[in-house]
Parts: sequence; C-alpha cells; structure tokens
Amino acid sequence: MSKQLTKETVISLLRSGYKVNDELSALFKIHGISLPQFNVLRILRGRKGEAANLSTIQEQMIHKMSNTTRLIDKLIEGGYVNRFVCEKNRRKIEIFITKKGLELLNSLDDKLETKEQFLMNNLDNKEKEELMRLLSKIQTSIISENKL
Amino acid sequence: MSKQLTKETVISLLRSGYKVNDELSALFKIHGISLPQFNVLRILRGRKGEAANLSTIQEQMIHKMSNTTRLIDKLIEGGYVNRFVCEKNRRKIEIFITKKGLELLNSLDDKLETKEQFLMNNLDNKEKEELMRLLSKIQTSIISENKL
DNA sequence: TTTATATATTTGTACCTACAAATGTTGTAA
DNA sequence: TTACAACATTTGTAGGTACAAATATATAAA
Repeated sequence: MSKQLTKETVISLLRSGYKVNDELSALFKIHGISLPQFNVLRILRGRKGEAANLSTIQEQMIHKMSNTTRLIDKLIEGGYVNRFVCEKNRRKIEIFITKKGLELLNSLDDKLETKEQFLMNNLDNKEKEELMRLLSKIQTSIISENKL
Repeated sequence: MSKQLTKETVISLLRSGYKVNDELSALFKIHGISLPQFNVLRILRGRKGEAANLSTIQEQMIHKMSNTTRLIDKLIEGGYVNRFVCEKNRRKIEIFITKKGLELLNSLDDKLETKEQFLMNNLDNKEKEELMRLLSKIQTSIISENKL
C-alpha cells in the first residue's frame, strides 16, 4: 500500500512520455509534419498499396484521436496521401499514401532510428524488454476498465 | 543492435504515456480543469503559502509548456489562484492558490489516488521501483543532450 | 545619466484537438 | 417500399498549445 510510490511512478511515466513525444515531434516538425501525421503515414506504408479507411487508421494509431479527418486533410494538402470514396460502401473512404509520402517516410527512417537509439541509449536490450513488459502490464489494466 | 526492439520500446512508452495522460485528463475534466492546470495547482499547494512566480512554476511542471500565462489566466477565471505584481521586482509576478483552489485539490486527492492505484494495479512495488529506475535512465539521456 | 543588454511575462497568431451535432449512406423490419 | 436504426465520416465550435514578437522592468556599461 505505498501510495507515494504509485504516485511517483505515474508522474515518472507521464514525464518520460512527454519527453519522448516532444523529442520526436521536434524531429518531425523540421520536415513539416506532426508526430500523429507521421504515425498515419507509417500505417499507410505498412499496408503496401492496400487502401485504409478512417476507422482502421484510428484503431492503429499510437494515440487515438477524435479528429482524424482533419489530420488526413493536412496530409492531402501536403500531397502525402490521396482520399477516395469507397465504391463498395460509399460511407467509407479509401486512403492511400502517395509517392511523395513514401519518399518523405524513407527520408525520415534513418533520422528517426538515430533519435530512437539516442532516447534508449542508456538501456541495454534486457532492460528494454523489461520496460516493455512493465508498460504492457499497465496498458492491459487500462484497457480492461474501458471494456466494462 | 536490435533496432526493432528499440523502436517497439519507444512506441510502447508513448502509448502508455498517452493512456495515462488521457485517463487523468478525463478525471480532471469532470471537475472543470485540465491536467496541466491541476499540476500547477498542486505545485502552488506545495509551496504552503509562499508565492511562486511564472518561471518557477514552469520549471516544476510535469510537462513544461510555452504558454503558462494563459493557463494561469484560466485558473484566475475559475477563482483558483490569485496573481499580483511582485513589488521587489516588478518584472515578476506572485501567484497564490486560493481557498477555493485548495478545496478543489482536497476534493480531488482521493479520486486521483484511486485512479493512480488503478493504473498501477498490475504492478507490485518492486516492479514500480524497477519501472521508475528504467524511466529515469531514459530521462537522463534526454536531458544530457539538451544541455549540450 | 544615458544607452544598451538581460530578464520576466504577455500578446498575436496560427495550428491542433476534443466533443457534439450534422450529413450522407447502408441495412433492416414492418 | 417505406420508415427507422446503425454506421462512417465530416463539420461547427470552442478551447488548448507553440512560437515568435512585443512589452515592461531591472541591471550594467559608458
């Protein structure tokens, strides 16, 4: 029953999360996109040419957000993705990453990797695995509540 | 050299951070404030009547932000804090938590604690300490870069 | 004392995000 | 077929946040 330890752990997790978020955001910002936008582009790349609709993308996002429409709008403005109405089900949309989008991602891969390595520099592989194990424990407890 | 493990660890940390952030934000929102606003109120309570100026508050915030002025404005609107010009140094301001602010915090203490316990429910104390140790390793690496 | 520099905070602006209501489309029951 | 509910996305609106420029005050140098 160490409430203080619990409190400190929560704060520590928040602080680290914000830090990592800010570091990555700063990197992406240089290249004209936000972290959530990058996340969506990477999801689309992962689909290897297959279309994705809005709800599919939202489910896969690291940080689910309520307004993915306007995030996609920005990506369209930048020429990184295309959006079409799905002809099988006209309620849905089909989103594709463009050549320009793929090129942006490719140009970012190395820089992101460098940043990631830097962020996790003080952890050896065993520690990374242990960290992921502990974090996944937290996530399952949160998810289980929201399913009630 | 396991780049994939590093990548997954970063994503896992981001995801957990966002989740915890969202859970706490939802709790505070019910009571009309945001997580950063709560954070500032708690910093002020911790000063036990001593004034705090803007830069002091910013340094102590869990997530440092560029626009603390308007965050304080909102707290003043709500009647949770007062702001005065510092007479010793008129560039500075002195911020105090009000009775109403203290009452809000007190009414939130239990609910926050419950939420924290819930979030960390799947971790025993040893695991919490281990998690904090790993997270602090990440933070020191980030800080050391920014000091260059 | 005047000028310049540093410090502390505020303001203008533009963007991002949440939430709820609205729109358009499809499926289903009478 | 019509009416109604469910689904997928978009839009209106209001609030949050970042960044840079502006303001105001204090310190230091000439």
